[in-house]
Amino acid sequence: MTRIDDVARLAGVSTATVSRALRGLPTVSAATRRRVLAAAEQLQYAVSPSASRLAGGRTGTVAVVVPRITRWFFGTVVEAVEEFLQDSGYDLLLYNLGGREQTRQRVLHTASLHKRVDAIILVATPLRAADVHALTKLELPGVTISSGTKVPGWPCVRIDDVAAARTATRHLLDLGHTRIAHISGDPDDELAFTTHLDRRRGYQEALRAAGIGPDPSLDVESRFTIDGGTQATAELLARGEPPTAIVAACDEMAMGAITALRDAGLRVPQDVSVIGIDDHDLAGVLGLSTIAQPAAEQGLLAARILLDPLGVRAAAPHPGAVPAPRGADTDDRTPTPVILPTRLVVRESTAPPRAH
Amino acid sequence: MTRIDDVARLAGVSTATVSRALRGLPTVSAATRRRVLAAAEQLQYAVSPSASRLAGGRTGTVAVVVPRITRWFFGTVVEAVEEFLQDSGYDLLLYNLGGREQTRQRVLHTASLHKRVDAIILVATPLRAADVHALTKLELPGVTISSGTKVPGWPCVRIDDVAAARTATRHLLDLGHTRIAHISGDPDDELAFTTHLDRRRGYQEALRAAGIGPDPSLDVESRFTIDGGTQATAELLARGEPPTAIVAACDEMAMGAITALRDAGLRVPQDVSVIGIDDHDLAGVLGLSTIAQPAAEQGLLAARILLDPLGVRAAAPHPGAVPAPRGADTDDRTPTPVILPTRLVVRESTAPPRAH
DNA sequence: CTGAAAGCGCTTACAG
DNA sequence: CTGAAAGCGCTTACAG
Repeated sequence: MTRIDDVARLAGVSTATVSRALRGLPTVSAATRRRVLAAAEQLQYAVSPSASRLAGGRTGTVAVVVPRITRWFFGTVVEAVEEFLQDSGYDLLLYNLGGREQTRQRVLHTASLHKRVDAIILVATPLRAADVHALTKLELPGVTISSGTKVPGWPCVRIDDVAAARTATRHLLDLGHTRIAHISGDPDDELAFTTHLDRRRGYQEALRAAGIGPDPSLDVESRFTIDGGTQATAELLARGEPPTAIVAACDEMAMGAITALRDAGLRVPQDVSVIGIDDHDLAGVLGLSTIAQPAAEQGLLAARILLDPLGVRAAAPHPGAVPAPRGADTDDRTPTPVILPTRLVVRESTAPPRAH
Repeated sequence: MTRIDDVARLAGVSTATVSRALRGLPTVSAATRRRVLAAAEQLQYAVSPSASRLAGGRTGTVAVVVPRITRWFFGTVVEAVEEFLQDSGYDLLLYNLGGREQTRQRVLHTASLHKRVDAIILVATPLRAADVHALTKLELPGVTISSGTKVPGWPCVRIDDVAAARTATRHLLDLGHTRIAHISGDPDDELAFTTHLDRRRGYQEALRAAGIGPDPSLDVESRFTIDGGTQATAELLARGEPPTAIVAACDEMAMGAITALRDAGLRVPQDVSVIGIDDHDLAGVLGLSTIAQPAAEQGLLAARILLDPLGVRAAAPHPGAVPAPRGADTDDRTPTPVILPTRLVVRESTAPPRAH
């Protein structure tokens, strides 16, 4: 492969000048830059990332950590992040924790990330105190997405989960429901993942505001997945008289609920209304009413916050020219979370209760 | 950060020995290795990937290229690949092409990949002749997944798309359908993506084997997505008497078809049966009959083929110890594709036609 | 089994 | 605006 010396020789300049010209540094004359670019083009030169990183101390790489890339929210976030990083000349190193403790340890507790990436985007990854400590020690800039994940000093992009659940519940109240159940993620989870706790709070707040005391027998915990929704709903139905409506903590649980209701011979929404939170790709196909949250926007914004602390998005004149990421020491205080708006989307899964 | 010299000093050996011990090379005495590991542990040493890559010539990184990580098949494949790579000590660089031509160019036509990764996994990425040429010139080992993507010398993992569509169609024929429509991806796509062509062939073969000539007015092309399925079905219905059954080229198109049928006041399966291909996560929720294909297995197998050419899966005794990937020059001929089995899954979206 | 030394291919002060 | 030289932190023959 051609190296920087080859380009330097062909262009008749030093390797230092080639390096500067290719990275778009201002201290190169236009004529020289032209010659260097032409030579690089002619030789099909591409800088060696390893050498560049070792010499320059920056990796041009961002780690993106998600629980499960196959879930709607995380896939959508990663897609948006990837596009922004790609356009900014950054590489994206993907870590899909997938519930594997060993992977968690390797990603969060090894110095390996420190020398591997310039910055981290942590999506809805529950953190123990020790995890937070380890991440802080990395002294890398980072951004978290979702309320469940907080690292001191890192900006956070998220929605207002309490409000989202409140709106979902109020929609059912407005339709005339009073026996409203709630199915949600498992708080026995040893990890401090708070998203479903916030959503439960919103559900309860809306009920109380309507003068209805939350009924514990209508609040079932299960996993935050389709199967979790199915199981929670089955459990709910086993407890006796079914509710007339269900608030699911996410669309995937809502889909599971729909399945369980259908299997039990109950019609949605005639017998039971169901509302989720997310606006999953398939919510429309299922006719699912939901609270839409902007997943791609959260990813995009997180990436932007990470790379453009000054609002300046550097153009990448050549592969290898990369803007510096937000410095870890820019600000020691944890920034105020950026909260994106949610929106009620009414489809066919919610209707007035029959007695109404 | 601690460097290799720090470890060497603490362990009382040379940096060369530290390097060997940490990577698990056999030419180190047990006692020395113990001391080195203890020193590394004590200093929380992690090797610098940049330095290691520059000196060693290997990156310990695999590029995974997918069209859209948010689609079921690609997300599932990436998740499986990520787990295997992670366990093997490899980093995963994600490229989500997302229909962006600029990204295609950068990924496929820059030498940048060459110096950035040791190997490539290309998932269902349509390739022009120039793309194939560029990839071949990289002289990197690679594996493709899905029939639409072929690179000379690279193994391919896929299903038999013709057979899958044939089985789907035969299922409908067995139920007594004869007016069977087909909705599929767009062949006007300038890229040589053949998956939907193969599936159309299977559809036609099954009809012909049943003595039915394929009716072009029952074969509609659209995009390979939910919306594509909706549009194709709407178009189909606009053409006149509806079919009694639809074979969709993938589950996402089938879901779109179900939406369109519902919107047109037609019931599934009473008025129209629908079958897909994939066994998407949500196929069960929708009661969609389909031909299941093993997505995670294809990803896992591709990763394994790439990293374990000799069936030897090297353990990674320390982060940084990484088995050598399959050499590009191991075999100049293109290996026989590995074809994984598919399976008919009958749910509620298919039934005998009403007249039957 | 171990070490001294060269070298991987860049970037970055420093000097001009 | 440009160049000579040092240095980034490892791995790899080579020698013993």
